[in-house]
Amino acid sequence: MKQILDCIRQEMEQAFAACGYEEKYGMASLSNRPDLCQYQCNGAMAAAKAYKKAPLAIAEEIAAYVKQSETGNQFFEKVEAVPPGFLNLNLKGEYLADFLEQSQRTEKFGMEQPEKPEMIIVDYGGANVAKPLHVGHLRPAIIGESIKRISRYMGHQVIGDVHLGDWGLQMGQILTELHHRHPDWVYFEEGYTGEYPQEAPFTIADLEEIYPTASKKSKEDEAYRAEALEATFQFQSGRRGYRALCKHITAVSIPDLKKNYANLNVEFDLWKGESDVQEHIPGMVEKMKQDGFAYISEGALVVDVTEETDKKELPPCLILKSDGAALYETTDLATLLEREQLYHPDRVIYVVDKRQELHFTKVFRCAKKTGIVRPETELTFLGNGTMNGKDGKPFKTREGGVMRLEYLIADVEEEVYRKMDDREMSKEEARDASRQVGLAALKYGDLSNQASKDYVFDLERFISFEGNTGPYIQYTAVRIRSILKKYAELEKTEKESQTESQKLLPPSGEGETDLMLVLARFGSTMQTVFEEKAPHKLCQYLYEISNAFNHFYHENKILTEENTARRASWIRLITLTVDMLVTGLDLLGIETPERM
RNA sequence: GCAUCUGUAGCUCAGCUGGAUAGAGCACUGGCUUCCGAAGCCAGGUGUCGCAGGUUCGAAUCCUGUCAGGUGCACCA
Repeated sequence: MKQILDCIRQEMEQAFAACGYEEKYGMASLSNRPDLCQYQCNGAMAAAKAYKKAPLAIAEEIAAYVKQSETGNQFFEKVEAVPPGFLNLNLKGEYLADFLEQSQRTEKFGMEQPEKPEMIIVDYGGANVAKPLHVGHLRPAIIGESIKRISRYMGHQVIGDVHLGDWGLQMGQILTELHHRHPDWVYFEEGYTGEYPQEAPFTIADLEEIYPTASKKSKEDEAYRAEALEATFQFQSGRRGYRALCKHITAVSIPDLKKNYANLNVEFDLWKGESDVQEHIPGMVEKMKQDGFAYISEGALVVDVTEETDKKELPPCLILKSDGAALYETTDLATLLEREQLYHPDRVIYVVDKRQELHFTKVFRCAKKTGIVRPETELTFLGNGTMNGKDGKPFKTREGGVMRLEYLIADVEEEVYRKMDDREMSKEEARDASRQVGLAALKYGDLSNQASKDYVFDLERFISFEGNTGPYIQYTAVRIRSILKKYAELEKTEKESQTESQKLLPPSGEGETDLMLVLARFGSTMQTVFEEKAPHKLCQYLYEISNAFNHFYHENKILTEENTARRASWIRLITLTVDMLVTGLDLLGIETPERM
C-alpha cells in the first residue's frame, strides 16, 4: 500500500499543478515543528522566486485549492498557509486510523515489495581462522547482520558471507611456528606422497596460543618473517603437507567461530574463505594480462586504477607480489569473480573497518575496469568506525590488550544479571533474560551510532535501562505484552471477543494521535533505513515509538476503559505498536524477552 | 607532505539532499503509584553548531579558506 507521505505529496503536487505551478513544488515532508502541524510543504517559497509572486500568496492559493478539492478534504483536517509561505498540514483522524487499519491487516505493515527483487551479497564477517574473535570484529558483525536482515525484509534476495581470512601471511606464520615446534611431523616431510592423518594434531586452544606467538616473532625477527613468507608462497603454490595442515586449521576454527557468532545472534549463509577462490586466480590474472590491464611495475603485477577526477594519484591495484604470491586484493577480486558466476549479484555490500577504504576503492575500480563485474553492479563500501574506550582510544582491556569478544559479551551479561536481582524470576529465566538484554544493550549501543563514526563504549550507559538504550525499547515491548496477556484473560470472562471485529477508531487524544502518527511512518522509515544503510535511524525510530507509546500509556487507562469498542481499538493499537517494535528490534538482530 | 573523515549543551550523540524557536539521552532539581510493569511519566535551565569569509529571502546544513583531532597512503590482511 501507498505510504502516507506519498499520498500527501501527490495531493500537494496535484494542487500545485492545478494552480499553474510546476508539480515539483508540492514536495511535502514531516513537520519539523510538531507543535504547529503534522506535515509541511515548503514549495510555495521555492516557487515564489520562479514565478515572481509573494510566497504567502502562493501558499494561500494552494491551501484554498486543497480545501475545496474532494481528495484534499478526505485527507486533511487542516491546511494552513503561514508566513512567510509555509503550508501546514494536519491529517484527519479517520484517515489516519484507516491507514493504520490497513497496515495492520497487511503483511509487513503494508510495505510494498520491490518490483524487481535484487540479489544482494553482504560481506561482513572478516574473521580469521586460528584467531579468536575480538572487539574489532564486533561492529562489522553487528552492523552487517542488521543490514542483511533489513535488506531481506525489504523483499530482496540476500546472502550473508563471512568471507574467512584463511589464505594470507597468517597461515604462513602458523605453518612456520608449527614447523619449528614439530619438525618431525609428517606434514613437513618433503616428497611424502602418502595420506595425511584425518585428525588435526592441535586444538583451537593450541591455535589461540600459536598464532599470537608466530605473529609476534614475525614482526621482531627478520629471518622468521622470511620463513613465513616462503611458507605462505609454498602453501599458496599447493604444497601438499601445508595444504593439509591448513585444512586442519580451518576445520578446527570454524565450529568455534560459528559458536561465537551465534552468541551474537549473527548467522551467515556462506562460510566461504579466501582459499575457496584460489582456483579462479590464474585464469583471472592471465586474462588481465591478455586484455592489457595488468603490467609489471617495480617487480609486481599491477593494474592502474586512477581516474581523471582524482585529486591525488591512487597507488595501483596489486595483483601479484614480486615473488608471485597473491594478495588481499587478488583474493577479493577472485571472490567477486566467483560471486558474479554463482550469484550474479546486483549489489555487493562490504561492511568492514573504514580504514580499509582505499583497499576497496582499488578493488572496486579494478573489478569494473577489467570486467570482473558488470558495469551496473553496485559495489558498496560501508566502512565502520571503531569502538573506543572512555579515553577515546580504541577499546582495550585493563591490561592494554585486545579484548576477546566472548569476554566482552560475558561481562555485559553478568552486569545485567546483577541488576535483575530483584525480579521475580527463576534463576534460569533471569539468566536467559539477562543474556537477551545484555546483547540488546551491546548491540543497540553500537547500532544507535552512525556506522561510519567511532563511538565510545560505556557499559554503564548502555545497560542503564534509561533513555535511548536497547533495554528501554525491550522494556516497552515487554510491558505491552504484559498488558495484552492481562487483556486476554479478561476477555475470557466476557461473552464475546470484540478485538477482531473492532476497527481502529480515530484517535481520541493527543497521546493517541502522536502514537498513530509515529506508527504510520513505519514503511517510509524502513525505506530510508534500507536506502541509506543506516540502522541508527531505525534505532531512533524505535525510540520514538517507545516514547510515544509510554506517553499514550500514561494518558489512558486501557484495561479499565468502559467503552468496550474504544478499549478493543486501543488493544489493537498497542498490538500494532508491539509488533512494530519487535519487528524493528529483530531487524537490528535483537530479541525481545518474554519478561525482564 | 598528499588524501580523507570528524569538530553541535558539562558528558554521549542525533539533525547535514538549506527553511519557522538547533534536538534527544545522561547528569542536576522538583512532582506523579488506592488503578494496565515507576526499568515509567510530567515539569525545569544550559549552546560563539571549531573559527573566518562567501552564496541565499533564509546556512549547523552548500562553497572557499583556516585551526584542531583521527585515519590512510604498493608487495600485511
